[in-house]
Amino acid sequence: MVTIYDIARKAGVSPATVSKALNGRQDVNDVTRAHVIASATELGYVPNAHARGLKMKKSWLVGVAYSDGGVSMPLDHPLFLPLLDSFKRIMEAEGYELLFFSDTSSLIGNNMVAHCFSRQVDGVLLVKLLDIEQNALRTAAQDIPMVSCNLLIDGIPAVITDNFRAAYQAVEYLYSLGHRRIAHVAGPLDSLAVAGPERLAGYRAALADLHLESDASDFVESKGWAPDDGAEAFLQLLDRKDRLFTAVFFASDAMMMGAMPVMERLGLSCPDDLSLIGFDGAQWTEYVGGGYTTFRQQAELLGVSCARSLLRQLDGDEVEPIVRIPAELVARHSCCQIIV
Amino acid sequence: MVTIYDIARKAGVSPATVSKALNGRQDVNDVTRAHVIASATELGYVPNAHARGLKMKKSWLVGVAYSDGGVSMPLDHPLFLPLLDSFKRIMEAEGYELLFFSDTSSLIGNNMVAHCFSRQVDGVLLVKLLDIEQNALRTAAQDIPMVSCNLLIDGIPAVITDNFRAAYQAVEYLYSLGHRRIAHVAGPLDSLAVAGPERLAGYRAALADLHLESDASDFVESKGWAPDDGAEAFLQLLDRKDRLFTAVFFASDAMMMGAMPVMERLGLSCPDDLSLIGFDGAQWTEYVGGGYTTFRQQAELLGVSCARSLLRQLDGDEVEPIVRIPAELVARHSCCQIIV
DNA sequence: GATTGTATCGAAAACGATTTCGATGGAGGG
DNA sequence: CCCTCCATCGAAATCGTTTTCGATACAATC
Repeated sequence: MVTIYDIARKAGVSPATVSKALNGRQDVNDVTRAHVIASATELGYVPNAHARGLKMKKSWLVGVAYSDGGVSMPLDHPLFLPLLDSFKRIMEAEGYELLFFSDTSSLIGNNMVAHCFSRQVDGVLLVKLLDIEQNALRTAAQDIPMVSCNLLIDGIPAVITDNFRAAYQAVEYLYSLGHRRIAHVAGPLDSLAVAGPERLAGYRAALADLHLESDASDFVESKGWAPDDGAEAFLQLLDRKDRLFTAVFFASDAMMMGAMPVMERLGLSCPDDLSLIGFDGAQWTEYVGGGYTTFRQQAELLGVSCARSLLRQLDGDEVEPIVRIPAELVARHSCCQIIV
Repeated sequence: MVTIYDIARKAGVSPATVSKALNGRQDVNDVTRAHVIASATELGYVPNAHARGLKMKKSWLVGVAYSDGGVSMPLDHPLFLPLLDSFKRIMEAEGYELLFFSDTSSLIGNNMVAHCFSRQVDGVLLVKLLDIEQNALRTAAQDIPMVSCNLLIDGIPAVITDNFRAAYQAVEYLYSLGHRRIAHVAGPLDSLAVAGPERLAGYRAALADLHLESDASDFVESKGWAPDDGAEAFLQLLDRKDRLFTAVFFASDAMMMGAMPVMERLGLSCPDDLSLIGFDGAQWTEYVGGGYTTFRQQAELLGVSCARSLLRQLDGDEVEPIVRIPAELVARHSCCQIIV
C-alpha cells in the first residue's frame, strides 16, 4: 500500500510536508503542494483510516445498533430500510461511515458497547433494540453521542413517531366516518419499544374524549408485531360473543395483513362487514384490496432527524431529549362510512 | 481510554507482557497471565481496533457495497434484509463486523473502492450494485476478496439464485395446470443485475421445450422492478387486441402487486380470469387474496453462501466462480386449473 | 550592514497495539 | 562448581498518520 513516505520520496519532501499539503494546511508552498498532490494521485495514494483514527482519535464511524432477536426476523420492518437509508445519506455526506452492531449475535464479544469503544465509533444510532441492558448503554452514552429511534431510554436523545397522536387521530377518523364502537389490536405492551403502549394510550384517550362506549372485549394485546400474531389476536377479538364494534384499529400493518386470511375464512369482507385501519405505511397497503387505510410513519424524516441529532451532538451542541415525528393518515378504502 | 500501558503499570509488568498475556501467547507465566487479565477486566480494558488494525494489517471489517440509486429506494427489497442478516450472523461469529458502502452518495470521496482500501476491509460483499464501473472493482478484487450476490462481474465469485431454472419451472408448473398460453412480465433487461435476462431466458426455454405457442405480444419488458412499473407493463400486456394467454408470470412479486389494482379496475379476478405467479417470495404473497403463488428466493441461503465464499477466500482457499441457489415454488391459490 | 520578521520545511514525538530478540534467572547435568 | 538450557520477561522497533516546534533562508526595515 502507498504511504505518505512513498509520496515524500517521490516528491522530494518530508512526510510531514506531504501530510500538510494533502490536508490543506497553510504552511506549505503552493507549488510544493501541487507537486505533492500530483505525486499522490499518480501513486494512487489512499490514506490509511486506521493510522489516522489512531492519531486523531476520531474514526469517522457511526455505529448502528440493533437486536437480532433470534426467531422474529430482526431487520424485517417496512421502516428500517428507508430510515437507515436517509440516515446514511446524511451521515455520509458529512464524511461518516456506518458500522453495524447487534447485541446478541457474536459468540465472542457479545458486548455491543465494548465493540463501540473498540472501534472508537464517533456516535451510535440505536434502532430496534429489544431487551438490551440499559445500564451499560446509559453509561456508554456519556462518552459516545447516541440517538435512539422509536425507543425510549432515559438519558439518551430519542426520535420517535408520535404514536399517541396518530392513534388518537385514527379513532377520530373512524368516528368522523360514523363508527361508534371501535376495537384495537395492540402490539406487545411489555417490550422496550414504546409503540405498543403509546398507541394504546392514544386509542383510549380518543375513546374517552369522544365519549365512546367500550369494554374490555374491544381490545386485545398481540404477542408480537407479525402477521401471525395479528391473526391470532384478531381471532380472539372476533370470538367474543357480543361483537359490537364496526371497525378495528391495528397497531401495525403487518398484523392487519395477518387478519386478511381470517376475514376471508369467516366470509367477512372489508370494508363492508368491518372497517380496518393499520399503522406504519407498508407498501402493500397501497395496492392490495383496493387500498388499505393506514398511518404512515415518515421513515425518511425519522432517519433525517436521527442524523441531525447525532451531528449536533458531534458538534458539541445540545439537542432536544425527544423529537416527535407525526404519522400521516393515508386514507384509502378499507374504512367505510356508517349511516347512523 | 484504558491502554495496555495502564494495565502494565497496574499489574507491574511490561506492555509487551500484557499484550502476550491477553492474546494467549505461551511465553508468559500462568500466574502473571491471571494477574494481567484480572487487572484488565478491573480497569475495563477494551482493545483499540485502530491500533490493532494498523499493526496487524487486518481490520476484521467486511464492506457491504451497494448502490443507492437515487429515486428508487435502494435497499428496499424483500431479499436484502434477510440476506444481510444471515450473512452478518456468520461473519460476526467469525469475528468480522460489517461496514456499509455505497458508490453514489458521498459527496467527497465518491469512490467506493478507495473507501475499501482506506478502511482496509478484509473482504467485500457486493449486493444490489447498479451501474458501478466494473473495471475499478475488478482490479480491486485482486487485492481484496470479494463476493457478489445476484450480480455477475467476471473475475468476482458470485452467488446467484437459479433464475433460469425457476422461470423454467414456473412455466412447467402452469403447463401442468393446463395453461397453454403463458405471458411474461420481465424485469429490466439492461441492468447489471442478471435477474431480468435469466428469468426471461428460462421462460422462453420452457416455452420452446413444451412446444407452446407464443408471439411477441405475450411478453413485455418492464422499466423497473417496482409495483408501478409492473402495473404499467401489465397494462400493455392487456391492451393488446388478441389476448390469448391464461396466465402471467411476473419477474417480481412487487410487479405482481402492482397488477392487482389493474385487475380490479378492469373487473378481472385472480385466478378465475387470469392466473398469476410471481418471483421473490415476498411476505405479503402469503396473506393477500387467499395466497399468491411465487418462487421464493432463499435469502438466508444466499447470505450463508456469500459468507462462506468470503470466509474461504479469506483463508486463501479457492472458491467456485458461481454458486447457484435454487428458488422454491410456493404454490398457493393464484393459479387455477384449466380444463382442456 | 545588522536586525527583525515571515514563509516554508523537516525532525521527532506521539497514538495503542504487536512482535522480535536479547537478557535474566534458576534448574539440571556433568 | 561450572556450564547449558529453558522458561519468562522487557526494550525497542514498527504500523501510517498528524502535529508541534525548531531550523533555515530570504525579504524587508532602519
